[in-house]
Amino acid sequence: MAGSDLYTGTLDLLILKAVSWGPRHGYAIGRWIRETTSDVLNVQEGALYPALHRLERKRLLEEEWRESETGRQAKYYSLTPAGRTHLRAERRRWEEYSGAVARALATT
Amino acid sequence: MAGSDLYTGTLDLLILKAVSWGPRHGYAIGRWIRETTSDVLNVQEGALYPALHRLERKRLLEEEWRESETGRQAKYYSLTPAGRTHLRAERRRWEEYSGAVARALATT
DNA sequence: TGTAATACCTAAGCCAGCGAGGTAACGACC
DNA sequence: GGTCGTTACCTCGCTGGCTTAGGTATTACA
Repeated sequence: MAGSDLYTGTLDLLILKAVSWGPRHGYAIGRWIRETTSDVLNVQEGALYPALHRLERKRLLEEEWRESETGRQAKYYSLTPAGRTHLRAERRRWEEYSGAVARALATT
Repeated sequence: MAGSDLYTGTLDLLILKAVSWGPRHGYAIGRWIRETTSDVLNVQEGALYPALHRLERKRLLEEEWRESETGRQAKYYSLTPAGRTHLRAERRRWEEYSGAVARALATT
C-alpha cells in the first residue's frame, strides 16, 4: 500500500497520542493512525518502527514484550512521564502551527 | 534570529500562497509569512531561498528582476498557471491532513 | 498449499530544512 | 567618518526523517 507523505515531524505526535490511554504495540499504533484518520494517514513501517526506537531512546516511550490480543508476542509501548509532558508540548506546538497556517491560508 | 522548526513540506504551500495575489520578492515573502503568522513561523533564509529556486526549477514560480518599494533591485516571484494549480492541490492536502490530525488529537 | 494478516525489523538513498557563513547597498545616528 | 540596523540576495555542510524496498516468522483460512 502506498505511503501518505507525512509532514515530517508530525509522526511523533501521532505515536505519542496513540499510546496516551495505555500500552499499544507498534503494529496497532500504525493501524490506529490509519483508522482514526480515515486512511488519510497511512504510516509506512519503515517510518514507524524507527520512530518508535527513537522515542524509546529518548526515554519518551517504554517498551515491554507481552502477549497481544491474537496470542502472539508483541512489543508494547507506553508513555513515560517525560513522554506525557512531551506529548502536551508537541500538541501545543501542532495547534499553534496549524492555526497559524490556517490564518495564512485564510488571508485574502 | 532563531528558526521555528517547520513541519517539512509546509513551506512550499506558504510561499505559493504568499505570491497568490501578485509578484513578491523573496525577502518580502519571508516577512509576510512571519507577519501573518504572528511570529509563529519564522522561515530561515537558508530554507527560503533554496525553496524559491526549487519552485522556480519546477516551473511553479517565475522570476523577474524589478525595483522594490525601497528603490533597489529585487527578484520578484509570481505564480505560473501550474503553480496556481499546485497551490490548490497543496492547500487541499494540508486541509485534509490537518483535519485528520485534529481528529486524531480529539479522540478520547 | 499458498495467500493474507499479524508483528517485527533493517538498509540505501533522497532531500528539505537548519545553522552559519558571506556580499552589497542604503539610511540613520553620532 | 564610522557604525549599526535593515533590506536583499546567496551558498555550503550537515543532520535526520521519510520513502522505497527488501527481509523474517507466526497464525488463520481457503
